[in-house]
Amino acid sequence: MTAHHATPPDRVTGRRPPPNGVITILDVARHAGVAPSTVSYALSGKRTISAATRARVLASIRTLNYHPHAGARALASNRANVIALVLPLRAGMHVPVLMQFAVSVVTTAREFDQDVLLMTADEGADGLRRMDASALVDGLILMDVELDDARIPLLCELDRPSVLIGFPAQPAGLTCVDLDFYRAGQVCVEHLARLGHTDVALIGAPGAVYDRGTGFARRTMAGFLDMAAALRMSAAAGPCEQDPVAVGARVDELLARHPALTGLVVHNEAVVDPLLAALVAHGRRVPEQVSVVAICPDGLAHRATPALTSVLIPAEEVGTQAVRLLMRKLGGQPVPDSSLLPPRLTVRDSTAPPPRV
Amino acid sequence: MTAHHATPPDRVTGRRPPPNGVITILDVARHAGVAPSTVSYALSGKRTISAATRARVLASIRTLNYHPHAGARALASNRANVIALVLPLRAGMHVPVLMQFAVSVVTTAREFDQDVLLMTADEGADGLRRMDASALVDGLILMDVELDDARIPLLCELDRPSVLIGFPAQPAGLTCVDLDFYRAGQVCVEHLARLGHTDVALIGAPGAVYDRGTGFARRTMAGFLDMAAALRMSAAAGPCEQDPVAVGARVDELLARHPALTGLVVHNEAVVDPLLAALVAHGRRVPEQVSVVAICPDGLAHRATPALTSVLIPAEEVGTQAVRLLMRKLGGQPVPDSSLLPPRLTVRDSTAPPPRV
DNA sequence: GTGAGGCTTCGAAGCGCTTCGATAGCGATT
DNA sequence: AATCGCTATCGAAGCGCTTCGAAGCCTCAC
Repeated sequence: MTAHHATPPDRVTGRRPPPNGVITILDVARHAGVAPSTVSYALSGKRTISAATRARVLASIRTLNYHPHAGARALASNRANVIALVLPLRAGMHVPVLMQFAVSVVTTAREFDQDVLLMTADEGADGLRRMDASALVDGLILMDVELDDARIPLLCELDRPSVLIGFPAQPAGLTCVDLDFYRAGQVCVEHLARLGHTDVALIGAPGAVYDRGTGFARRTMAGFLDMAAALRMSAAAGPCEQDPVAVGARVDELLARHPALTGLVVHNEAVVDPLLAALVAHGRRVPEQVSVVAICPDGLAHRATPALTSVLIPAEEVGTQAVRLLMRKLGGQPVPDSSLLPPRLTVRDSTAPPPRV
Repeated sequence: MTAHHATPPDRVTGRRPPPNGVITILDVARHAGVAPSTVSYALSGKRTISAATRARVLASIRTLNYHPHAGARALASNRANVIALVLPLRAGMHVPVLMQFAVSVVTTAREFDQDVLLMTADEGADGLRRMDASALVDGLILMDVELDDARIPLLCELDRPSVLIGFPAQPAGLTCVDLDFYRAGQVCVEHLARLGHTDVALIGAPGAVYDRGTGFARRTMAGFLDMAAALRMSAAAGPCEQDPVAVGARVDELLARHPALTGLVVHNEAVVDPLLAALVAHGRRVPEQVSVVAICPDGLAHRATPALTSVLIPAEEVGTQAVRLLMRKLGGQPVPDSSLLPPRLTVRDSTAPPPRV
């Protein structure tokens, strides 16, 4: 089916209007009256081309609506201009946040003229190896990294650079980006402490998330507990399942065991609304009797009743940063091993000083 | 940087163990003692190769861990083995459902040996044109299609086949897949009617979704209203915003205006839990006093209290189907214009006969 | 015994692009 | 006037793969 002998260019007019369907760099070169290599250099900037020529070439490109053939480019240059986004879909992850990462990655990648290939993790190691060997992608971004992630040793074998969103237990030698969840846990406690609370609890992600060693969940809890201890507060922390009934039970238990509890930190998007409902059901008003701080996207915190004081997950920034780092690596530039984004707490209507006893 | 004169193969041993890093079809050919074209045919099956030779070739491929260079393949064969998934991210869409589509598309695509390129819609028409011209992808799957989608005319200009998830107003000449939402609306009403309900209401998607003419929202409403009319039921239908307060208000209004209301259909994932909460707040028990049918993912319906009778959105099937259709089109086989998947209603604990007056 | 016809396999061309070395032009320098 | 050193451009090779035509080798029938 390949046009082995494509219709030769019309030697009379010097060009063929819509040749055979595909406009090649040769068409552009002819149209602009230069050599193909000149077009290439005008486009890539890897050699200097006079302003006049460049302009002429670009004009021809526009008139002909030329787009370089991705495969040919990849073959000749050893660069596919595509990056892989590896997205494991595990239980308990808040999908909208993952999607925010993904969108941010795609958008930023486009700014670097890269496209994004979506991989789910079920292909596993073979998938990664295939990406590597087939030269389909230049680099990888892995999301939702676990503390002891099975993909990591493999990643090191590959020739392609990669960036992780999330932190494994041993981040040495890897490039990782994420919100500083440890600090986020601390910040929430600090905020409550500053308001005068002394008895606080963390309502965490579903148990499965901790069990499989997801870094962000554990780190938040550690930050929470460490800061509470440092400030000599009474603190409880534990996972919480997603369904409203479980949330209700957890609240029951918490209030029963800690009668003096006045501050709550929630790190579980799916549980935010049910939690507020459960507090109402127990007759605890927010923030008059219980203060609530959430770690969740702004939209959720904003929409809740009352609007929640929260630390947001800077999904957009994380995605952008991941792509930037990957591009630097691809360019052979040095990058920091880890980029922990500082948490920012926004005060809204769900936190206040604890009630006077 | 290209190895213009790669180290020549060792003429003594006849091969070079890990040549320069990349294993090519030539390495495989040498290892198996055949011509490169034979390897190619053994792999593609486009010409018959004797079983013995094929086995030898496949063995060499495995030992050398050979993966064809995607770019080279695309260049030579005019097929990239990549499909684009175009994902607009509009307000009011339920992200988890979109993600289910996406995952299903990726998984199914892999079964056809295709990879998936993720595009967001903000690139718009230029993005589509670029995909087309650069030959980066062989075909497109567009999600979340509007009734009067701006991308459609453009799509027709492209050389690449495409499949839509969702139905535009004029699906003629296009290949579309979706749940039959019109029928879904009908089925919900039928179920309520069969239980004896005569006064029902639909709680729909956020207003923005209707305003921009999203097919599935409107079709559900039409099916709902048409069937209710056919069965001579009293019916109300309207959009509903996402925040709990708006949901409460909507319930207030509905109950005030329709005192005899006993059946509710919800077609808005984000609103399911708040709606149930609002009904509880109004002292209406489900299903004793009000029956509720949801159109939403099974997980959500299942987790709710009480578990909701629901029509699920067969995201996985839709994604799979979309890929299958696209592959058929790529293979030049005929495909049906539209594939409407029939809704299936699962009865759970949220519907019962209406209370006796 | 020899030509026809089937299977297999080989060799070479070409896909569209990038890149390297070479060349042409031209003012500045000896 | 011949040379140097630029800069701007050209030409050709080659990236790894697919595909087409051709060739080798059998078997079988006449």
